[in-house]
Amino acid sequence: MGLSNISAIRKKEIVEAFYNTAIKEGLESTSIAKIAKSLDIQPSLIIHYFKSKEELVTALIDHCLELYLRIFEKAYTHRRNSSDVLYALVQRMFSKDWNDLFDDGVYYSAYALVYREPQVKEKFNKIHKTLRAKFSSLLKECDAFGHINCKEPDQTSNLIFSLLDGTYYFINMLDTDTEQKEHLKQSEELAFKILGLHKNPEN
Amino acid sequence: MGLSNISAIRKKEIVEAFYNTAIKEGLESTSIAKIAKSLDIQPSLIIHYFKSKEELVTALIDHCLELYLRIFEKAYTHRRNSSDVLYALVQRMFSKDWNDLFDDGVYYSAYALVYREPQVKEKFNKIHKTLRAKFSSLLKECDAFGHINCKEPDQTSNLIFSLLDGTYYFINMLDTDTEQKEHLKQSEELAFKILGLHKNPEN
DNA sequence: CAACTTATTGAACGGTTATTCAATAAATTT
DNA sequence: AAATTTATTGAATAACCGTTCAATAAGTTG
Repeated sequence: MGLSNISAIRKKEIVEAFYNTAIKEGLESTSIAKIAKSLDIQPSLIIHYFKSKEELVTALIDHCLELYLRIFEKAYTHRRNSSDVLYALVQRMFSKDWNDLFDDGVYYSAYALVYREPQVKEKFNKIHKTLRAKFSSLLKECDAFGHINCKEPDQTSNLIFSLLDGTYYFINMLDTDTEQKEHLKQSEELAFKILGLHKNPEN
Repeated sequence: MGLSNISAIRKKEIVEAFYNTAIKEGLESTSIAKIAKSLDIQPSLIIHYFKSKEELVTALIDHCLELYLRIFEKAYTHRRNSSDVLYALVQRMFSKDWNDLFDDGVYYSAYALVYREPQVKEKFNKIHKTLRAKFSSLLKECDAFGHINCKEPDQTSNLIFSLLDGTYYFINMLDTDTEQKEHLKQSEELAFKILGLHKNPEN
């Protein structure tokens, strides 16, 4: 394998240190020096692996979005049939611990870059379209099996995701767990209603 | 009035310069020196009005949120009856030019602070609850007049707003106007459906 | 006009930023 | 074992950061 392996490991190490520091101190105020200190290495070593800060930030965004993607993909659980998958998925997406799987602070700082950096915009675009397309496929399958009635799966997918994103956007401003859960419950109900699914767990 | 007037004007001037520079260069990379330069004054003068950068950022967030609030309040137009107000409002909220009234780049950078700074969280919380409460009142009024059937106006208000916020979150990743408008149209349709309003303009 | 308060300037401060570079240590290849 | 490539260090750079302070200009009040 050679050193290219060590190189890859170090790179990942650095990006993860960046991510963890950014969670605590904020994305924009995390400097190369701070990342280096947290790894007990010299700042110049970071520059050796990432030619510039910009490149490092790009790597962080990729890391963030991959985490984001994986969380969704893990939620597509194995079940007897597609409607059970859909049911469990929606239930999970609108659950409180779903929110805790991910640090939204860093994520939204990255998202803000969408408005200034076309490449970041492209990355976010791609990930979100991927997620929505996958969900749409599931809806299509459920419809084909007659489990739900959904003739416009792309549109429905988009609506569910918009509802989801908007709900998390809001509940993170709320103080209490109770309040957050209440809002999630209302949104989940609407989601089930849109899909024409009854909320009586059968798993 | 005295100089307190000039002081207030200068302060506003500085915050607006901050905002405009942040739109172009990003919130976090807008320094006091840059703001000063854009106003053709000395950095120390800014410190004279705002004791620290932190105080300045707080003022910017207040400015941002006030703009945000005002955009909504302007959309509550005078109409013959409350259902016309509601109809026009929803139509406006989900329109393309609604999105252009506001710079979301700076806004989302500020929003990201919600996750680290309790005071910022509190500010966002307050504004959003205010908006949702006002919309809820309108729903209640419409229901009272029998224009719509809405027995849980608070919940309905929250759902419409979540749908709205989530929709804008997503469409700002999209490249074309056509795409954006299509998504807005779908979300608007769902909003009208939730409210039990028919989409046949009568204004 | 004199006394006083505020507005504004401009220089200076120590600290941090990203980045460069030469030197050395370690690992890999020949 | 020698040669070469890569990893890592540590010092140095210039630019910028927020902030302080004394000096001066301008405006307000007595």
